[in-house]
Parts: sequence; C-alpha cells; structure tokens
Amino acid sequence: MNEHSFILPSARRWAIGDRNKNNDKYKRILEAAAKIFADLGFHQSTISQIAKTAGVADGTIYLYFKNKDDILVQFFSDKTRQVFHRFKEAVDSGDTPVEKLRNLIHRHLWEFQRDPNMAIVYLAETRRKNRVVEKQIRTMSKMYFDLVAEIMEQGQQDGTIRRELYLGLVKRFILGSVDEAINTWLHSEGQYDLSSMTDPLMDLFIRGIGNTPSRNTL
Amino acid sequence: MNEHSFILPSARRWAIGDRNKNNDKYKRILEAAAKIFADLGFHQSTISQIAKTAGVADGTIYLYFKNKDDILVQFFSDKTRQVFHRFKEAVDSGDTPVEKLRNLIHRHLWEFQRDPNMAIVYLAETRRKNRVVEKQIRTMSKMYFDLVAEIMEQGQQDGTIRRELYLGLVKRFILGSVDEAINTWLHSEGQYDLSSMTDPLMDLFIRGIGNTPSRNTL
Amino acid sequence: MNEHSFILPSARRWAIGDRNKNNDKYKRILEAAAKIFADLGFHQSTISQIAKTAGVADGTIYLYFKNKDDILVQFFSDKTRQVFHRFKEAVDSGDTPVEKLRNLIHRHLWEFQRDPNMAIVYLAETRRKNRVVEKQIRTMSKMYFDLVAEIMEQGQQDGTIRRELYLGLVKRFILGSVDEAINTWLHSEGQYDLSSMTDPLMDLFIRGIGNTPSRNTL
Amino acid sequence: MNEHSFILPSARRWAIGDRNKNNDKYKRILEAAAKIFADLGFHQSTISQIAKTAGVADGTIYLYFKNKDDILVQFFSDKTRQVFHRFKEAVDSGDTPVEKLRNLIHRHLWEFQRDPNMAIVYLAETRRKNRVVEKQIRTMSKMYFDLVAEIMEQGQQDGTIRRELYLGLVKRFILGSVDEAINTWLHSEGQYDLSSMTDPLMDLFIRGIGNTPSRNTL
DNA sequence: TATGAATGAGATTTCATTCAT
DNA sequence: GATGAATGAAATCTCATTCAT
Repeated sequence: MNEHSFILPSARRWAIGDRNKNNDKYKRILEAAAKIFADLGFHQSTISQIAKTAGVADGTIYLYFKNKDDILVQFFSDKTRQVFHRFKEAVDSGDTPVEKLRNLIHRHLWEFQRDPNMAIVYLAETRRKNRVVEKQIRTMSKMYFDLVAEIMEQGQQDGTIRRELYLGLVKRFILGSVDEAINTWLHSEGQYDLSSMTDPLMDLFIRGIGNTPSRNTL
Repeated sequence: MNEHSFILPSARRWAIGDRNKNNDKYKRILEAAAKIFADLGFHQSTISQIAKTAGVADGTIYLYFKNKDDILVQFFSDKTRQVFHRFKEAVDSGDTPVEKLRNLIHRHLWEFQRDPNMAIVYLAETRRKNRVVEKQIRTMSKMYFDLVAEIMEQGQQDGTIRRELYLGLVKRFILGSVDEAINTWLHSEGQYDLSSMTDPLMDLFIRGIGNTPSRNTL
Repeated sequence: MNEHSFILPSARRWAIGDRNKNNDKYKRILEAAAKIFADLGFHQSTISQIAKTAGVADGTIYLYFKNKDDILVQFFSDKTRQVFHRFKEAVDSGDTPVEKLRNLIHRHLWEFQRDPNMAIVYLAETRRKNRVVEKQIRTMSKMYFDLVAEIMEQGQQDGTIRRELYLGLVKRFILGSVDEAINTWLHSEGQYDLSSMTDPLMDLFIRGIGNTPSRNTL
Repeated sequence: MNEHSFILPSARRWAIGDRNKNNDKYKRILEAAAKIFADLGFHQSTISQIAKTAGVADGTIYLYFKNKDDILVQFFSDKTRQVFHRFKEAVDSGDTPVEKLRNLIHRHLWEFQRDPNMAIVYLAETRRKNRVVEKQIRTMSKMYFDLVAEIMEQGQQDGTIRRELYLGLVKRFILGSVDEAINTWLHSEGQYDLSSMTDPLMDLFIRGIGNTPSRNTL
C-alpha cells in the first residue's frame, strides 16, 4: 500500500506499531515540511528549513526519507489515507444520496480549512505537470471518483439524481468547484468560514443556476 | 498598459511596426519559455533551456526581460490580454444569457486546448502561494468575474437565471469546473476533444445534477 | 565586538577554544583571501581562487562568510584588532614622546613588512571610493589618530613637540609618509629592509627638511 | 611618447591637429570615464555607463580605445602630461627653493581639488598591485621625484635645506603627506578648502614637529 | 541513530567585446 | 565612422546530499 515501507525498511520498520520517540521524529519532519512547503512552495523550500522547523539535523531527514521528493510523496500518502478515511465516514453518515453528498462537501471544506498547509500543498501539486506525486494524486482522484460515483448511482436509483449524467464529468464538476472555493478562501487569507460554503455549493450542484418553476429542495 | 514597454525601451522600442528578424526574438523567447515552463514548471526551468529553445544566447534573454520572473509576468500579461479579448468577443456573439455563457465556456475550452502550454502554466500558477504573477492573476480573475457577472445579471433580468445566487460563488463554481476539466484533459495527454465538454458542462451548470419533473433545455 | 560571531554562530561557535582540524578552516580561508586579494585586488579575486588556495570547496566559504564582501570585512576587523594591539604596546614601551613615536613607526613598518599581503590590501582599500570596509577603515583611522594625539600631547607638555600644531594634519603627515614608504617598498618587490626606514623618517618628522643652526637629535 | 598613437593609429591619427567633431568624442569619452571611474572604481564601472554618460554608443568606445584598460591608460597619460606641465610651471615661478616647494604643494592641492574625479582615480590606482597603469604611474613618480630633487639640490646649495637628506625618502615624505591630505579631503566630501592646507603642510615639511629654540620661518 | 560540516554541481545574471548594418 | 543587439564566458551564491564522527 505504501511503497516507502519497502524503500526505507530500516527507518520505517519500526514506524508502525512502535511508539518510541523516534516515530515522533518522522511525524515532526512531515509536519514541518507541510508548513514550509505551504509557505514557500516545494521547490523554494530547503531541507535546512524543514530540519530546523522540525528540530532535527539536516542529515536526520535522510534517515526517514529517501530524498526531498520523498517527503512530498509520503506527505501525500499520509494525508490521502487520513482524509479519505474521514471522507468515507462522512458519506456513510448520510442517509439519502443528497445528504451523503452534502456531508462529503462539508467534510471536504472542513478538513481543508482545518489544515490549510495541506490545502495549499494539495492545490499546488494537483496542478503541476511531471509531478513527483503523480501516483498519489491519481490514487486520490480515483478514491474521490469512487465516492462520488457511489453516491450518484444510489441517487439515480432512488430518482433524486438525473440518470443521463456522465459521472467522470460530474466528479470534475464537483471537485473543481470545491477546490476553487478552497483556493479562493486561501488567497483571501482565511477571512471567512470556508465550511459555510457547503449549502450554497450544494444548491448549485443540485439545482444548477437555471431557473425552473418547481424544484427539489436540499 | 504594459509596464515593460518602459522598462526595456531600447529593446522594445521597435517591437511594434518593425518586421526585421530581430523583432520576433521577443516572441520566440516568450514561446520557448511557455514550452519549458509547461514541461518543467517555472522553478525547474532554466534560462539556458529557454535560451536554447528560443535559439538565442543566454544573455540575450536579459535584453528583453528584466529577469526570470519577468518572463512569466510578461507571458501572463500577453496571454491575458489576448485571451480575454477573445472571451469578450465570444460573450458578445451570444444573444441570450445562456448562449453567452455557452459561448464563453466553449471559447475558454477551445483556447486552452489550442495552446496547451498556456493552459499548463496558467493552471499551475493560479494555485501557487507567493506567486510571482499575483497581480496578473488577480486581474484575470477580476475580468472573468466581470464577464460572468454581466451574463448572470442579464439572465436574472430575463428570468432564465435564478435570482438568489451569490455571484462570487457562481464564478468559482463555473471557473473551477472548467479549469478542472482542462486539468483532467491535460493529464490525459489530450486524448479527447476538450471543447466537446462544453455542452455537458453547460447542462450541469444550468440544471445541476438534481432530478426534477420539468426542466429547461439549453 | 566582532559582529560576525552572531551572524554565523553555528560555524563560529567552536572557533575559540577548539583545536580540531575544522577550527583552522576559517583562518585558512582568511589567509588565502589575503593572498588572493593582495595579488589581484578585491574585485579581480574570485571565490573559486580563494577556495582553491584555502584547500576547501567553493561552498564552504559561505559557511564561514556571509558573502564575498564579508571576507574583506572580517579580514580588516581581525587585522585591525591584532595590529593595533601591537601598536599600542609599542607606544607604551617608549619612555619619552619621541621614543614612543619612534617605536610606533618602527612597529608600523615592521608589521607591514612581516605581512605584505595585509599591507597591500590595506593600502589599496584605504584609498578606494565606496569601500566595503568603510566602517573598519574609519575605526582604524580613529585608533591611529588617538595614538598619535596622545604622543603629541605628551610631547607638547614636556616641550619636545611644538605646541602650535594641528593634530589632524600631523596624523596625515605621519601616516601618509609611512604608508607611502610602505607602498614604495611593496612596488620595489621588497628588495630592501623596510623597517630600516624608521630613523630616516623620524628625522624628517622631527626636524623637517629645513636647515637651522642648532637642532635636536633623536 | 604616447604608446597609443601606435596602437590605434586610425582613431588617433587625426586626434592631434584635427578639430573636427570626432576629436571631441574622444575627449567626451575620457571625461565620462573619469566620472564613472571616480564614482564606482574602475572594475565596478561598465562600458555601457561610460558610453551613456559620454553620449555615444557602446561600440563607439572601441573606435577610440583598444579596450577598457586602455581608457584608464590614456586617461592617466593625458592627466600626467597636463598636470605635470602645470607643476613645472609652479616650481619655475618660485624664486627660492622653499618658495618653489610651496608653489608645488599649492599647485598640487589646487589641481586635485579642481578635478576631484582625477584625484579619486589617481589615489586609487596609485595603490593597486598589478596595476594596468603601472608604466604611467612610474613615469609620474619619476617626474615628481625630479621636481623635488631639483628643488632640494638648489636648497642644499643655498643652505636652506639640510644636506644629509636621502632624496628618495624626501619625495615619499612629501608626496605621501600631500596624497593623504587629499585622500582625507575626498573622504570628507570636500567640506573644506583643500589648498588652504598648503602652509600648514609646508610648515611641517620644513620644520618638522620637533621643538627647537630658533627656527626658520617660511 | 543522529549530527551538521563539507561538498560541488548548477542556477542566475552581468558585461566586455564583436560585428552586421 | 557609428551603432547597439547579440554573444557567451565567467562570477557569485545556493542547496540537496553525503559521511566521518
């Protein structure tokens, strides 16, 4: 599941199931990296800055990570695992498809608002060519697609979602809007509550912008 | 309008209205830069690569651009001017608000499909922190907002667009979806026709994903 | 006292009281720089030449010095401290004002003869406009002035030195002559003993070139 | 006499005895160079800056000067010729040796005060190792020595100057003091009248700093 | 394991000089 | 003769990575 278990066996061997202080170092580096990457972007960040922020020596980072790229890769792997577990939970906690979608969007905005460093790194890397985290992003994209597809299919069965939709596009339609909302929020320096965008966004997703006499309500 | 006309007067003075072979050096560098930036990202690109691609010496670049950042800035300024002129045209060529929006989306997808380097650079820079082209991107964002707002207001007056929408969010909703569609297309290596996404997207924009008995058609 | 202790704490922390082989790297770079600066002048010298002469990698220099300018600044700070301590000693070891002055001149010539690289760098920088070591040179100038002024005042009190002298000019008169003597010696490729100029110079300082029936002897 | 007559025959051929507008360009470049060299130092100055200041194209400079070094060389040759002619005049206009020396010092200070750019360039180059103008400076030094020697010998014959002096040292004694006075004046930003230093300096030269019952007066 | 000094490849930028016009 | 765009060598400085301790 995580390719790095194999690449750095000596460093990662104890990383699972071991609660000693070294394990903590791995996490500290990852958090420090997130902060620095978010502040400066991946290429502008230096190992020294990350090491200093994490409170370790430069060389120590190479005990836990193969190289600079690998920090980003592991960061994405970790976040993907964490976040998608919570996304899944959110979806599962809804009863109807519309409620499931609403919960997903809300959790999505909420998690990114809670962890702006992750949000910044995610948004930036997601739109880079030749990305180091290509594989991770494809995995994420697929997981998101599966979540949305599951909701849509349920909705199509119970008649609340239109049947003639191309699901691949629906995913982009939703993910793109949400990401853009997050991006705008980040560039506004977080001056409003991002998760409050849930209902307005849901309204647009479900009803669109067009005007018709009688409509569903959320 | 273009601040760089003043920064490099001796080099740019003849840039308009002169058809000698020097005239195109500026353009060649800009095109080369777009290609390299698109392939590697701004920070991974080197002046040497750009120079070689443009067929000039490294030093020559500094006759036309203040520094590496300035290449990106001028690239954005140029593209913004060009593209938005065409976006405006597209909007103006529509009769109804829905038609205007459809023309805008179509032109948007079309232009980015036609110039994938621009698309890649735009998508990447748009989501970076501490971006060199902050000003250019804010300008672009504002222009896009104005275009969309104009259409929406017209639609609200003639009753085809819902009145209770928050326009700031609608812009993100549309721009985010379109950009994500472009992004997906780019990462698919351009294996399908991007502009054919226009109508499916418009359908989602106007009607949303929700199911209702009677609906508008495009 | 030395601002650079603060600028590069990690590199300089162990600089005092530690005798491992790293300790001398700072000194080796400084000596190498003195040699190269002396041979070529500050602006013609390159970091690579200094690094090669010091036997370190180019990048290593930046562990010990902020930038190229900083090498010169630290060089001057170090030399000023060392040399003026010895100048002070020389002055203190004389009993009469004339003896003090003689000891100062002798020590001055002696130290510069002993360290010709320092002499060359000092003479060159002392007469440059926009000098990087402006502050250091003003400090040195002030210290020299204080030494001379102290001697002169004593001499004026005991009647061996004329009372109507403008001390600011006397300092230039002495320092200028001595520096010019050093300069001439340097450009003669050191083919004679510089410190042997002490008594002839003292004779000129005390008695001048004019002829009078009865005079002091040194 | 001027080696550059041979190096650049085509450019210099008409430079003597020709009063066309091109001759003027040569002078303008030399003056521009003096200003830029004085402001920034030789190595910090660029051909472009000189060209712009002189109001000519960069390439034009190479029609009049072999290369950047050659500008400095010709500058020194010109100034040496001009200034020493005036120094000689000053010496000749004095009746007694002491008067001659006084006139020389006064003219020296006066000319350098009148042309601070020359002063700055002269002082800087005079104390550089491997100097491009080595030959010019040796010529100047020799001329100055000859002037001083002539005065001294006359003074020794008429009894106003001590006989036991080492003339080589006397020259450095005088030149060094005068140059240091000029240097101090330059670094004070010209806030006082440099040529007023003549008599105080002469007093030090003739009588020294030592105290004796009966003395010459100037 | 942990450290952090050292390395040196590589990036940006400058500028003396050339040469086609 | 005069121009100034073009060149490309060379300089400074950064930083991912290594390795002796």
